[in-house]
Amino acid sequence: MLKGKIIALDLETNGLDPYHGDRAFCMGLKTNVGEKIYKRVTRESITWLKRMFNDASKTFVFHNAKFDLTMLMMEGIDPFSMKAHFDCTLTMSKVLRSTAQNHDLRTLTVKLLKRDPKDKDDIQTWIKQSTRAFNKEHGRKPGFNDAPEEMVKRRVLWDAESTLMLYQLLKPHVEDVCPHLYETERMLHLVCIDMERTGILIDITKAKQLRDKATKELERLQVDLDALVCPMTIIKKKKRKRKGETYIEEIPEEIISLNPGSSAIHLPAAFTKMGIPLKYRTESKKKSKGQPGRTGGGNWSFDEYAMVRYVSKPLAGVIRESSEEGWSVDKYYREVYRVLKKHKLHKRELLPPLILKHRELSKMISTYYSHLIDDCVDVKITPTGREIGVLHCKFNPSEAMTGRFSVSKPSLQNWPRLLGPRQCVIVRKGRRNWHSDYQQVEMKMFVHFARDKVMAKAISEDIHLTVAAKIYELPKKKVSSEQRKRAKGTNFGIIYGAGAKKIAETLTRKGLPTSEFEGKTLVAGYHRQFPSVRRTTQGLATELRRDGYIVNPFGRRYHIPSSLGYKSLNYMCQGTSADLMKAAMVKIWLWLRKHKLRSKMIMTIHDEIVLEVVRAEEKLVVPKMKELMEDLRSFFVPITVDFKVVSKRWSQKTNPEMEWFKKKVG
DNA sequence: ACAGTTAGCCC
DNA sequence: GTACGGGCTAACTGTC
Repeated sequence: MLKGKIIALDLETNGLDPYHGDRAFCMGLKTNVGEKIYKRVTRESITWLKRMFNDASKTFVFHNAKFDLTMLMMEGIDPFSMKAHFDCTLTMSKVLRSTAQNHDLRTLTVKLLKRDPKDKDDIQTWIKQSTRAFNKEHGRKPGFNDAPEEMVKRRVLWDAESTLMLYQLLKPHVEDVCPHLYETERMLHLVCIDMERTGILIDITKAKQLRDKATKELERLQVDLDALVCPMTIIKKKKRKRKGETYIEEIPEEIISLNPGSSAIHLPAAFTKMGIPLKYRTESKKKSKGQPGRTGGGNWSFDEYAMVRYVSKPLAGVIRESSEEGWSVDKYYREVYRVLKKHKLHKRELLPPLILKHRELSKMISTYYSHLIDDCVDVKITPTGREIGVLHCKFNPSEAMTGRFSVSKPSLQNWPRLLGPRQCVIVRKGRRNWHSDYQQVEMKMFVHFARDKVMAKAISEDIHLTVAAKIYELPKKKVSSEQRKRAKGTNFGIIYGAGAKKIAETLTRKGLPTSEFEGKTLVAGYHRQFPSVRRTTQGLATELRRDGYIVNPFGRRYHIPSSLGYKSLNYMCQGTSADLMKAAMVKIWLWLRKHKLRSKMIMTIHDEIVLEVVRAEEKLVVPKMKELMEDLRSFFVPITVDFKVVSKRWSQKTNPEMEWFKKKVG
């Protein structure tokens, strides 16, 4: 046994995905009394670790506890019943400075500890240098466990030592600044390990059916497109060098099949050939991760908004309606051809709608169906002959700068609400999935910060209608649906820090033409009616100028460069609702464990928590879920949740109609 | 192999 | 005088 009470532990693994076979192969430990141990992962070393994990006087420190604990779980160590305490330096760094771009061990160590990263980097250098030779000999790329052991040992010990040093540096700050927030984030490691382990049940047979159907439809689209534009000449550009001078050579090429995904080469050629003059260009985009500045832009644009402007009105209507209502491909096809015929449109008008549908279908296949089919594990055949499997997504509790969750490999949070993929998520036997979402939670946070009484009253009714009535100075009954939509756009625009111009532009893009002047009118009316909003924004700006950061009610700090001060309000609204939900997740998870219930938390989508509840536990779990989520009395407006229930497929989410639910939850 | 760009889905 | 927020993934494209 190690003598030190504080033990930094790092693992080296042969990959990052424990649910597809990646495993730890060695460990490095460094303690507060100077012990420094390197071990291979073996039965003996795991038993040795297990003993210390059961010692309540010890603290294990990780950099990303979720990862290392998951890997250890795969070796037979139960992270949920360990007696030792654990801490996580990654989490510490994130709660102290959510908005930093990078919290990885190397960056923090170099920046905060000024430590030479050579021992960490050597292994990557080795991999880069030996990839070719290794691949030739073994037929695969080298991983960390193929590197010389001396090198691996130096790296894992460097990691453990750095982790311990970061712990000693950051722990006092965390205790000082936001101990409760840190505790929530710390517990969230266990919640996520558990959610990832549980996974989502997938109907693979269904996914295959939907994929095959989409593939057939894709082929039909391809035939139509090729008949329309091919053969066609495209121009490929290649940089050439001659006599020290570089020049661009344009090589014409005859193609017989259009690639609708090639927006730089094929699409401009196709439009030109069909006699549609190119008109619209892409806008430059903001850089990601809160970086100032813009990037890209200026190329020919073929997104949906451009496409609806390339076709005549009736056809544009078909495109819009289809994407708003989630039409089937058959219906879309029928309508496109019907409208074309009815209005005697030129056949060139087929090009944009066919490309759009092609894009949608190939996205469905490659982003959604193929993962559902390929990434599932524990695949089984049900008695009825269906293939089902489990999908273990990765939950990242603090990947986003604001404190929001993200999900990856694959992401569960961006599945289309109207189209196929959600049909493939099914419920385990004897259970139902209860989705409970915070109603209008970001709006509520906004009202909380603004402390606006009119909005507070309206938030439990129809906030967008109320705001529309105020802006347009009309009785609610006289507000048109377009006015309400514009008010809604303004509400979100204000929270996102938009100006009048951008609000008008966004509304227009969404199919609700709005002039810049009207945008200005909207925003002016908004501030006239709700002066509290400007006060709130200015208050945050003052705080930011004074401290260099702003801090949300849970103690999370946002360091925002003054040039990006307009983001303050959004970070506060988004981040506070994220922290609210995280606190609820931990409370629910702990409660389920304390009462040894079999119901499981399986996912979260920003303002929504999903539990897979055993039927016999429903009357106990569902009301408690509501109670724990709504137990937040310190806000200016009541925080409430709404339930939906799923008994078979995620796509069939309904309002709960059970008597006990109406009586107990209401 | 890698980075930049576009596109499209979610809250 | 100013500005829509936060994510993930895939495909294409040109450069190293």
